[in-house]
Amino acid sequence: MYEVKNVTRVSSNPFGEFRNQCSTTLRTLLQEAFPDTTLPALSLNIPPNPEFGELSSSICFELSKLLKKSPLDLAKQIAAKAELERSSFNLVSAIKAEGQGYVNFYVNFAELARLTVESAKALNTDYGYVKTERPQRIIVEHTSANPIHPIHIGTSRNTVLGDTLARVLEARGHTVSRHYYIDDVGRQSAVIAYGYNLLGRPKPDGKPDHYVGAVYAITSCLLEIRKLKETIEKAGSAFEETINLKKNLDDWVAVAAELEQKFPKLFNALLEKINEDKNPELKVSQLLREYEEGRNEAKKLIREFSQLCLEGFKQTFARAEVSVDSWDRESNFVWNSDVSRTLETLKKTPFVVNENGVYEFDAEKAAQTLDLKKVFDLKEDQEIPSLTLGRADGTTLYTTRDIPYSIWKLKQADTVINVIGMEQTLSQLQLKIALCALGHTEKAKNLIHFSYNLVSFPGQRISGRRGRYVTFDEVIEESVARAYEEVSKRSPELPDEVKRGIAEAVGVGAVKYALVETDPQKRVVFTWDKVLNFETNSAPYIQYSHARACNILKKVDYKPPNADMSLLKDPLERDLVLAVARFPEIFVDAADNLKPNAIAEYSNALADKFNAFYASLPVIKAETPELSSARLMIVEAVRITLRNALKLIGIEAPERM
RNA sequence: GGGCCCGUAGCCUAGCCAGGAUGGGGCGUCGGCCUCCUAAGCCGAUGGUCCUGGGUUCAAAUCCCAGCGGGCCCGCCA
Repeated sequence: MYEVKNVTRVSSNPFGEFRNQCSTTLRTLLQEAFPDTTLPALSLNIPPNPEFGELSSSICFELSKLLKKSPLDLAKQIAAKAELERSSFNLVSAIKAEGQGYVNFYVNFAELARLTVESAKALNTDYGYVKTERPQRIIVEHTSANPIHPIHIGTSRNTVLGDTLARVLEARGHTVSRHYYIDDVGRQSAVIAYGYNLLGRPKPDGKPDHYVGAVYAITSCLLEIRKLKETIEKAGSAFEETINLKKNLDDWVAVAAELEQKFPKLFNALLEKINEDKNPELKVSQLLREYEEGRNEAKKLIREFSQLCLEGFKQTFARAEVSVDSWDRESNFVWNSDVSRTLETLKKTPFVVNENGVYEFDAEKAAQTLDLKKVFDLKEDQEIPSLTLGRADGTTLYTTRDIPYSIWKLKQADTVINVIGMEQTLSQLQLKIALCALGHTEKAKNLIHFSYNLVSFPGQRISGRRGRYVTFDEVIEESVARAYEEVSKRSPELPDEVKRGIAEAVGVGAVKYALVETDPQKRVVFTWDKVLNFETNSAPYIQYSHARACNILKKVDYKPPNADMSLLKDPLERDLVLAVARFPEIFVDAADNLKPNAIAEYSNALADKFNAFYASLPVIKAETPELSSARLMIVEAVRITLRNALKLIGIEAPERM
């Protein structure tokens, strides 16, 4: 990574160089001072205040127990020897014992600044993207929304998280393949195929996935009402459970009213057709069975509409600049008998029992027998619910189909990351245990469920079945429209085409940023305010900072000067350069620990520091030409870093706004 | 009933995995800053029982235990 006693001109990780120099120095000093002591692990932290230097060690607090001396005395003992060691490291300017016993390392700022700006300049589009020493083949499966309604704002969190993860891992040097699992086999597909067929398989008006979503919600709602009415009739009025059923029915009737208002023509057409049908439920199960069997009629029908929906998804992805390398059809795994073979093999294990004609996978027994609770970090006394493997009519179930699909993915990759909502935590666990039961324990360890929390609305829950959702498309549309207004206000002189281009980048960026900025484990409550935030802590804010940097460089027709970085004295300059220098460390942490939000957090913090710098220190009209040159170097490094950071979230950095 | 996740100012949020010095931001509110590189900006003020109670530790927002509150899951749905 770096060479001791040599001055590196370019580093993929400038702050990391400093960190290495500090820890090497510290280790040497400790070994010299306490040759007989086994040293605890060293870690260097960023102190709370620049007064205490740029890195700090609290090792003396631990040593004080072993050596029976006060931490401060130990720290002083170390610092006293420091002067000798330090001279061989160009980035360390001072080592001091401070506070109650901290050893603080002060950076040679001019050297670090020079290394940082030159590295950013030299590595340019690659600055910050520190390559891993152990590159892997990684599959990131994300979105995988059922092709039955448009991608709504809830699912879009999955899309943005998955896409960011893929970008980050790729930048880290892994070979990443983005997969989309098309769940076209389930009951939901049969429901909509049924409705679509009743309508005479029309060409959709408008965006195809939006049309499919309407047909699905209406069909599903009408079937639900029909089923509930029949159940209530059969149960008679005497039973208490009819109270719940009636409540449920009322709920669906309300949904029907909503849907009728939104799609009057479609609603009434479907209502009429479904009423003519003696037994819609039977038709739906028939369709489902025939599709799994691979009958031509059913195949043609279901593939036709699901393809329609996917075309809509592809349009959305194109606009959001999300790419997919492999579209995997679930039905293929049924038709090529992978699913049935897997099921047969699983049945031969001692963990599958037949209960009332259906096969159950006893995940608890498997986990105990194979000693898997430690492997998957579960409590020993935690009982894992069993998994039903198939329907009584012989058709398959989702998690069962996911087993051969997972094996297929794991064959092609060292690590498979499934971006799936946290509500599927249990089934993802059952899936992994099933893989182990099939003898794929090592593979199963490479399967990561990257879970994230739901997006909710202040009032009601998002529901595809009820047609209650705000689509990703309309959120982007609204955001872009708002950005266009804003650009027109600020830069009216620009040609309309340019304005539209900027608005697109800003509008789409704002939405993506809002979805990725929060810790995936936390719930996001959707509000237009949050998504359309164009101020501090938003993509537009970061983009704006980038545009300002570009503007300065453009004004002076920037050519990289050979600047004297020792002229930089202002704390604002220090903070800014240090932030740029730390980007590679932030990136590595985000990549290796799968923390997409860390990139968003960092981008905003860097923009903050740049804006503070921008507001109080003139660059072009700095006090001297030499200082101006040095500041220009910083501006260029910031421009590169902001652009590279945004790129990881899939957000464009326009040169003007 | 059991399991998983979350709980940090009026609201949103970082830090928690790998414990360290006065807990960072943002929104809001109040007050300032455009003859000077884009005010989508900057500066200042305001606001905190880090859910509660124990424990471990020289040191706890961070680790452990027990509660409380909210969400999700435990389906022949996905």
